[in-house]
Amino acid sequence: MNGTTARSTQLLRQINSDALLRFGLQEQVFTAGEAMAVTGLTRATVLGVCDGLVDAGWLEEVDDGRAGGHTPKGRPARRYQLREAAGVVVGLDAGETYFTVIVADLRGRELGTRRQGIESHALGREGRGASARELIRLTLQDVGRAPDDVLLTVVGVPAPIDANGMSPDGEFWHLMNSGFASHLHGRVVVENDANLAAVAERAHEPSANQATLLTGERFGAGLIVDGRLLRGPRGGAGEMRFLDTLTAGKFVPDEGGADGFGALARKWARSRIHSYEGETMLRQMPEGEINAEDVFQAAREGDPFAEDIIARLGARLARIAVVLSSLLDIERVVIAGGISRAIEPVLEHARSLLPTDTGLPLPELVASTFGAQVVVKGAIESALTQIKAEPHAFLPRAARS
Amino acid sequence: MNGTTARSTQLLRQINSDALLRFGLQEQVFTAGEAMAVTGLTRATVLGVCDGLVDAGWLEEVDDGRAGGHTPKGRPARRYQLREAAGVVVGLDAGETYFTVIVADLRGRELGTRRQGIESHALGREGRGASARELIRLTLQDVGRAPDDVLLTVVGVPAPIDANGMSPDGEFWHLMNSGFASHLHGRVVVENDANLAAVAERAHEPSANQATLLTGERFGAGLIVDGRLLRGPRGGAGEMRFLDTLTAGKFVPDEGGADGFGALARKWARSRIHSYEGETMLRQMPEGEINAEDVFQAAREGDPFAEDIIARLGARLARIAVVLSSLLDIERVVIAGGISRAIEPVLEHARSLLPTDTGLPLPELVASTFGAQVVVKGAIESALTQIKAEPHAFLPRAARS
DNA sequence: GACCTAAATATAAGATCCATATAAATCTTC
DNA sequence: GAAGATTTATATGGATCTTATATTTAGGTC
Repeated sequence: MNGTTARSTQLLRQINSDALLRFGLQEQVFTAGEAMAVTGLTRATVLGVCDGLVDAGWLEEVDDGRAGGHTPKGRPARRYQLREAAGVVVGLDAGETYFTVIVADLRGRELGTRRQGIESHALGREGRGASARELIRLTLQDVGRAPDDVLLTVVGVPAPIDANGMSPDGEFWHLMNSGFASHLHGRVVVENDANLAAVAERAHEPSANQATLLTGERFGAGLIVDGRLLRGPRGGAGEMRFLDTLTAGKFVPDEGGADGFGALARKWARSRIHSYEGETMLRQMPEGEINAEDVFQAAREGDPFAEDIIARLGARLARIAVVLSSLLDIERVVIAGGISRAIEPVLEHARSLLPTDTGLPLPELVASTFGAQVVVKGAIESALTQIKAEPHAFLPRAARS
Repeated sequence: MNGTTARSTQLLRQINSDALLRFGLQEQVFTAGEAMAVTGLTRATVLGVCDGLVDAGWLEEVDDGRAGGHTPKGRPARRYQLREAAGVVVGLDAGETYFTVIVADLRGRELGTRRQGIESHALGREGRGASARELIRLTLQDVGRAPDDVLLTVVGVPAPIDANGMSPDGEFWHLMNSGFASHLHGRVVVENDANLAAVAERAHEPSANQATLLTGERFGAGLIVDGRLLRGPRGGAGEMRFLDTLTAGKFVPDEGGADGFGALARKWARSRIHSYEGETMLRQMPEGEINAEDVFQAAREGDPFAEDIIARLGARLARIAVVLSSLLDIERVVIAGGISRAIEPVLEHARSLLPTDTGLPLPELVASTFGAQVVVKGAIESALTQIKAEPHAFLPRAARS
């Protein structure tokens, strides 16, 4: 009755049903004939399977007269489409200081979104979980959906996540990975935020080998090699601690592997502005109030102190790109996160530092176009991918009770 | 008739047949009852599928009276086993200076092996291809098999290999990847040698996240993350060029990313022995004749000059291990290749250099136990894995013509 | 030799898909 | 507006494969 364990005689039907539903998930509307071409099945079989999917609540027949009538002659084809009411997916970016929710339909169209500041350290795990539940509840309400409509919720957190959704020991990680599965309604998958950013970038530009660096306040990388997201037994794939270990010998205090470019720009600016001997407009503001945006802005205006920081970030990025390109044959490095809108000068400098004498193609360095929404977008994309991977594992909101 | 394109009605039979054959490939002999437990199918179905596999030439019924009679009561079960004559697999390590062949049966048991020195640069591509064919022919002859018995030949070469078996441009790589598919009989798969070494190590110690460094004369790494071998669009995953780029600033001439530990030990010894001021037994031999073995031997005997080289190798290995552990969450680093038998002192020194303050588990550093045979063993393992992945894509030597 | 047991076989039934034939719905043409 | 053309939907029979049940078979035990 539950469909998860199929008897062997019904296996074939399930395979065909999944294939057809997968087709339906990416098409607006489709006819049996189109499905026949894709699946290689007979018309009778396709229609039978579609019947089943309509009964299950996944599909609905669209009888729009001749609205999409692109068949000039012959009996009009029956046309099917994904049932709008079958369900929605929820993406949640559960960052340290902000939560962002998107509710999307099964084709990935955004239905509603909300964003809220979060005092994680004041709220604690419980508070983060409760806030997430409430924010999702409100967003669902905005778009007139019930919690039961949600087929899958994907949550992005700034912590390593293993295959079971768990993080390694560590106070910060324990706080970030707040046990959302028990707080939220229905099926929940927790994933590392940088990994979700990588999923978003892959959906946007389908390269099978690319790295996405999520680098605002914290730093994380989502690695996609041979079309697959790398994880590691403890979810540690994409950590960048090695950067500092390798520059060992000369001890560089401020370079934290966990710091994103935004944090580094701020820290470097604040700690070096005293020892800097030239002119800089940043000296006009109190040292404790210099932020990354100020540094980027000053650099745009030609301030040499700020430009030096940009150059140092570029050098850091170049080192990362060389390692990824060499070790993993990565073709494309995407800088994502809120900072991505201002990152172009850093990219330019990094490109100039890439070694050209290896004879091998250089990795492409680009800025994400998703801005601060990468992680949520990736969460939605990830949810849809999981549903497409095994549709029968998800039950649509019933059509007939 | 060819079985590659199955009609939908026969798909189920094929799925079950493959599952059963996969079971047969890993068991010595099995009864229908055991297969029922594994596949979940009915006895009638299992016996029907087995009939088909016997007809196809994959299995044979073993009627050994009660040789393995561990069923005291009831009618004795029919027992099946893989048909010895169904076929063999061939593994070829096509290195720069040596070829090694193993012919193995479908359970991975070595039937015969041969090894031969190869003057690659004198022979050229054609010569390498012809030598490979001849060496395989002889080994098959040794064990009384015909070329048609070979279901799959896997060739390991010291060059990056992409998903289509091609290498990037480069004279050396073009020479090494000698177009074996056209020279050898039957189905041929070409793979990077370090990747095959990694496959061998995974079969030996099944960790889903380990790196295998093939490091005698040349250097290459086979990376297994989340249980999968990484490749990259140009087969470049596992290249280690980055090591030198990262130590940039101070220019170190002798550290070539392409050099293995053996080559480095030799080069360092020869180039530094003049400037070394202390005593060293290596000075007793002509500078041009010092080899890696001499350095390792001297270090074992406490020679400080040799010990310093060991320490430098250890430091290099430690850096590699840190990067792999941090960036890919690698749990285990295996040093493989002919040099692995002597590498333990290097491992010891490298372990002492691993940072202990990260709070994360350190990667395990171990020496391979396969010695110079890693690559061939991996080739055999890879061939068996591919056959298990889709048995129906391979046709056994016919039982009845 | 009778009895017990577990496996093999035989038979009928259920599920699925395909091939073919037939009916239906729409457009075109006269 | 009716006939023809065209494409799709539906109905029917057949083939394949799996399952369930009943029956037979091959060994051992007493």
